[in-house]
Amino acid sequence: MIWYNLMGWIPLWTNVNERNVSKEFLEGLSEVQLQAVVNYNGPTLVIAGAGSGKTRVLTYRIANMLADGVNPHSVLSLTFTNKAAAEMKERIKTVVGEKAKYLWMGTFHSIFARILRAEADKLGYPSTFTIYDTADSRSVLKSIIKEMNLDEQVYKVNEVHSRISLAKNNLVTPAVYANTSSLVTIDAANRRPRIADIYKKYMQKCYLSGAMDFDDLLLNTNVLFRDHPDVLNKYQNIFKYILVDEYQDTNMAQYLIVKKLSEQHGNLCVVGDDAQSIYSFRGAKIENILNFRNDYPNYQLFKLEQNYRSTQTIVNAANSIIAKNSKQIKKKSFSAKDPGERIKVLKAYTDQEEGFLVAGSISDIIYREHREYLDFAILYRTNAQSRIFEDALRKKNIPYKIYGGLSFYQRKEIKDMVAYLRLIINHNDDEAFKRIVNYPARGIGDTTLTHLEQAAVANATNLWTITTQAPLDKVGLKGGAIKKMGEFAQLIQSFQSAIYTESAYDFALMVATQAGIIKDLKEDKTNEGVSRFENLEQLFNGIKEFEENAKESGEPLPITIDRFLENVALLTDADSEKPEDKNKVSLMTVHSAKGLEFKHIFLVGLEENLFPGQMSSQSQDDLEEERRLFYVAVTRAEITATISYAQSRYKWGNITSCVPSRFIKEIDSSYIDWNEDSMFGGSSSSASSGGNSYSTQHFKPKANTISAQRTVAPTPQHHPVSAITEPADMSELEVGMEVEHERFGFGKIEALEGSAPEIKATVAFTVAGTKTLLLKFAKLRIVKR
DNA sequence: CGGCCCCGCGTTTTT
DNA sequence: CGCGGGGCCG
Repeated sequence: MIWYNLMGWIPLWTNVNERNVSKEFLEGLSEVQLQAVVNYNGPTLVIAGAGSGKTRVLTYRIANMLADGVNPHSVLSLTFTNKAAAEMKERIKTVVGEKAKYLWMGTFHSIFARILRAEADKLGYPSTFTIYDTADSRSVLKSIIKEMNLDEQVYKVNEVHSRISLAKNNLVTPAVYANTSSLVTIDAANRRPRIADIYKKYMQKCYLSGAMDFDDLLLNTNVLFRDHPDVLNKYQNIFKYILVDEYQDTNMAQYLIVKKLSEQHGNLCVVGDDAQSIYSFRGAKIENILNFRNDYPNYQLFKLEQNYRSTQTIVNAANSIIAKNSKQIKKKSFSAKDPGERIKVLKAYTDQEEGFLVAGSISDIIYREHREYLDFAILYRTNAQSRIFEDALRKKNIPYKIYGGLSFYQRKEIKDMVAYLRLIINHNDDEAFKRIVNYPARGIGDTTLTHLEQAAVANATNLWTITTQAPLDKVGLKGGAIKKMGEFAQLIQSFQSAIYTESAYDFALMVATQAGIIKDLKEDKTNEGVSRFENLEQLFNGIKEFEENAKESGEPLPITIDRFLENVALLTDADSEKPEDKNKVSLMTVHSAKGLEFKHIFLVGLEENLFPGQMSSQSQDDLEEERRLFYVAVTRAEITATISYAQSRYKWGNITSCVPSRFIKEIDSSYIDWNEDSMFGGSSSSASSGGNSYSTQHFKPKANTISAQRTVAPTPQHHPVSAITEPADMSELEVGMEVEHERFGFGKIEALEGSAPEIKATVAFTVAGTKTLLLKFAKLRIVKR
């Protein structure tokens, strides 16, 4: 290992390549950041703790190279999201100017899709191959499982897909799969011995459709480099410098691509944080970063340990969490900021109250600290949790936005339109074919399609070839169906001559019009239909925008539709944030929060079987990943982090009781503030650490949130703790009894259901309204039998 | 062939 | 509880 040269002083003007280039941008970097920026030759590992200025180092490292005269065409920079790539490129541009646009900068998938298109003939693919998204892949698998007459309950599409994806990410071919005992054993144990066969058929079907799925983009790049040394050599020579962001999230296929490409020049720089590896469920190998030292023994190591984002308390608390993990690279993350506030823990009685507390807490901080909505994020483990917080925020008139959920490109109307374009560019694309053959409705039904599919399988070809080349009467179609299929094929073919002569926008508009898509959407006057039409308009705006961007970079005209289509499957709508969404509270999963930061973080649903998730408490490795996820969540916070949990919540329509997450106890208690009920005025001094007394003061009903339509509200009952009658024996309770709840006040039991210990009581409270309570928590005092 | 209803299922997901 | 897919019926 090479120790970097501690010059202590770096001239701001250097004479590399006899060019005087301003390097003022290097000012303001810390010593270790600076060293990681200027030493850009040789294998380099940058361990970048949360908030340590990782992106800054990466962008300045590249900017510095370019300032030294390195050709941008020879720099390959790989990220995991389009957004990260675009942002980085933009930042480099502000430092070194226009030449930044010649950098090879993008996601693994988009960069290698580009290379695969250029080299497609060597793998027997058309350069216009379709990229199948997850939905396409699943649809193909579904038809294969049906075709093989396998039990769809046993061969669940999702699970089969993830097995195949796992195999591809590890470069395991169908033949190898069948001979790999570790894989076969697991499948046998799950009574799914035929996954290897499905896998094989799946690959064939994709190939016959001229399609690659997401995993194929990486797998086939490996195949290309393995089987065509000349091609590998070509790209090895092109890429003199290779940089990889979020290296801890690379899988085997990505790891090997990077390793091979960097063999020639050896200038590989990987940046990452093993503590933030949270995608192993998608095949990411934390070992890639842990073992970098073994792959490149003469590597330089830079550890960015200072956290510039968060308070000391947050950083120290996060460290105390991650210390429980065994697999990690040693580093000590620290903050030089103020100690800051301790991490608050909010204990809620129900999931609804959790939402209520968090929303209340947000408006409280906004008022007290003069913050804006955009300073807040609510982070949860699963998307299903978002609803509660949406409701609570809406009631308080707090604007919010939700990340995740259905992406723009996954909407039906968008997929339909894109499928037309796909089929026109690549006739063999069976998934596109099936999607639109009867959209808009033209009387082609299941029967017809089944005949065609059977013929396609029997002849080892695709639907288009059968439709246009087979005698359709021999395939089993009747006169009417034959005619309709002929018309459909002709429609698709009629666009052929215009593909490369029309601009993308004009072409797409022509297709949408002539195929009857516009008419179909316009006829639907329902709100839903109108919104679908607007979405289609938005797609067209996107196409126009794409065209304008390409024009601006001086590409030859016309900018055609195939160019737009190339990457459409790789797009997510994460990059297109609407301006009106700027100042809003952000709601998202912890996974999607990675890389982001907020002044105030609310980390919710900290309960066993939710966070950590129930599937994760099985194995040590899974638990460690959940812990890293928790670490990622806490380190998003700049100023305060608040944790919340509920003692009962609705799961799939049923109330279930919840146990606080083990992760709360794992935080060093000196960084925790258990005084969970101080926020609405904070007169209370109760609730000692870990105690199970319920907080009451913060639940003062507000006129606009609780419908207090009854008569005079009784003054809230503040019993001294000792005066509370022992919780009534559940068996004593009966419908009609009047009871008192320490928080909700007086009420009458309207119904009892369920069996011990999960008995639920529906109680009509005088003030708080009707609530369904789990008796084991409710501590009801009987007032009148 | 298309629409409607009912049943089953329901971590995380940058690509 | 809320959605999506499959199956059945018109």
